Amino acid sequence: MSQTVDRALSILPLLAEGPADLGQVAERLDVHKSTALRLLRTLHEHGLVYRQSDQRYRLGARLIALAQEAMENLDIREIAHPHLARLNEQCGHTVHLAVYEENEVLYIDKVESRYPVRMYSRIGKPVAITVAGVAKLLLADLPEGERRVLADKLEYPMYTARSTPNAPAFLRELEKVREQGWATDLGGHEESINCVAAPIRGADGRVAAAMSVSAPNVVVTADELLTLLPLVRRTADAISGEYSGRTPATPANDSA
Amino acid sequence: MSQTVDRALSILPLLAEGPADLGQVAERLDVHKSTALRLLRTLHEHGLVYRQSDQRYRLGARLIALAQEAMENLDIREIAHPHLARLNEQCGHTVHLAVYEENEVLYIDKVESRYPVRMYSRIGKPVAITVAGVAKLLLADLPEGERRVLADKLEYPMYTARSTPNAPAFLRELEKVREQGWATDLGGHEESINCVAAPIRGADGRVAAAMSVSAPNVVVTADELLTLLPLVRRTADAISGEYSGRTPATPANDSA
DNA sequence: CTGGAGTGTTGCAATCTCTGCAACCTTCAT
DNA sequence: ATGAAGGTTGCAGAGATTGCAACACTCCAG
Repeated sequence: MSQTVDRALSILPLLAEGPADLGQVAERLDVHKSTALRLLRTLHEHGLVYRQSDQRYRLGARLIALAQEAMENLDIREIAHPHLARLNEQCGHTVHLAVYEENEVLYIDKVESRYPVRMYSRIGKPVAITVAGVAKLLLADLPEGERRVLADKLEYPMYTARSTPNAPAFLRELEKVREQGWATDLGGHEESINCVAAPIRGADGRVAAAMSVSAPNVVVTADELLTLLPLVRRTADAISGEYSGRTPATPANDSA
Repeated sequence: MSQTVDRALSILPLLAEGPADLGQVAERLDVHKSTALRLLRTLHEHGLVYRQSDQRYRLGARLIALAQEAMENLDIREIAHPHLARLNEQCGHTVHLAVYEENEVLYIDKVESRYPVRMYSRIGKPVAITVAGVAKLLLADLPEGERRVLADKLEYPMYTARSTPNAPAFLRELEKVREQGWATDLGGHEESINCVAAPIRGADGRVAAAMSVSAPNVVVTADELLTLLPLVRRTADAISGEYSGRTPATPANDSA
């Protein structure tokens, strides 16, 4: 909508791939070098890009600091964290919190497993949207139309043999998840990792976030993990209650 | 340098303080509402701002994802991490990695203490620049002129009675740190927390990053913590060697 | 139900900013 | 020394951006 800003912002994902010099930036933006220079300068003044010693540009520190503040402002994260930590204490496994935003699902909090075998994931990292339990829950709650459009736009990488293969299968899965009110990912992302997920709802009843407990097969079987479902759902409901303002913000109670 | 982009980018720190509506943004930018709207729209298209259900704008998820990628591209972080983890295994305390960039010092990695008492800090958070051991090391390596200018510009909050009080004291401290090649923070940021820090140097001999081990008084006294200095320095040197390309990237060796 | 205040949104013309060019500078390698 | 490669600057024209004013929408009170 604003050409100049549009171009400037396009530089950011470009640099996210790795450092680049002026010429490369200009070429990929398809603008004159001098134009790219001035855009980079402006980004630089705001600390969003940094010029390293070899004169190449990369993303700057302020970007990281901004993202930091952005996360701290997501109040659902603050509310949820103590609950997630308590759940982790009870079951010992990795606990994740994720939100949906503009065609992406993002982990916004994580409590590490207490077992030595941990799974790879990182706060801020986009989630494997077609297979993760939290992603299914968040997408299942979208309005029908939006859900279909999104499902069509997605790609369906076959991480494993049990990954969701295509849009129709995904939509069926979402329908199921929608009805049962919880979701799983049994080896759909990594062969040996399973997870159980439950939705967190806001005051309007819409799914505002989703949480999950994940563990590798070597620690607990899928069946054993499923026995945690009630606990996970109770935790999610407790967060929902607090987030929607129904429960006073006092922690440690999960009844009405 | 570019007015439009400048204005657009100014919105980000503004939203970092908390969600704001169109009117508030326009007012703080000192532009017409329609202008602010179009800038916000452009930011929105790039996912840097998000419009929440109450129509107010806040920072968006893509910002978090970008920052994530930015950090992963800092190769010093990748190189250092296994060393930091090993150090943490050996001593059990919190280990930090920080870099300097444009008048700021930022934590870019952290390995949590294994003791129950942990300190508050977060990756991506700017460091208390006038007191932290890592900050002293990074600033001490700046060219004399730059160092003085920066020291003058800084503020010197008295977090505790032992915080660095003013620019002259800070410059003296930097001089000392520069000569001895390591630094400490003994209760300068939080009364009960001490840390020992060592520099990581690149191929050109300049300080490229700094690392530290921190622990609260209740776990180890300052004197005990200081006994870790040789270990911390050895770790830092090992990272330096690998980062500057002297040591082959094989981990687990810290001799020549 | 109606009126009005508060916000967000769009079309338009004037203007001011941004763009691309070309020349210049710096650095590095031959 | 000489040339090449990349970075930087001044300038005039082109075109994007701006602020305005009018319009849409929601919410609330009467």
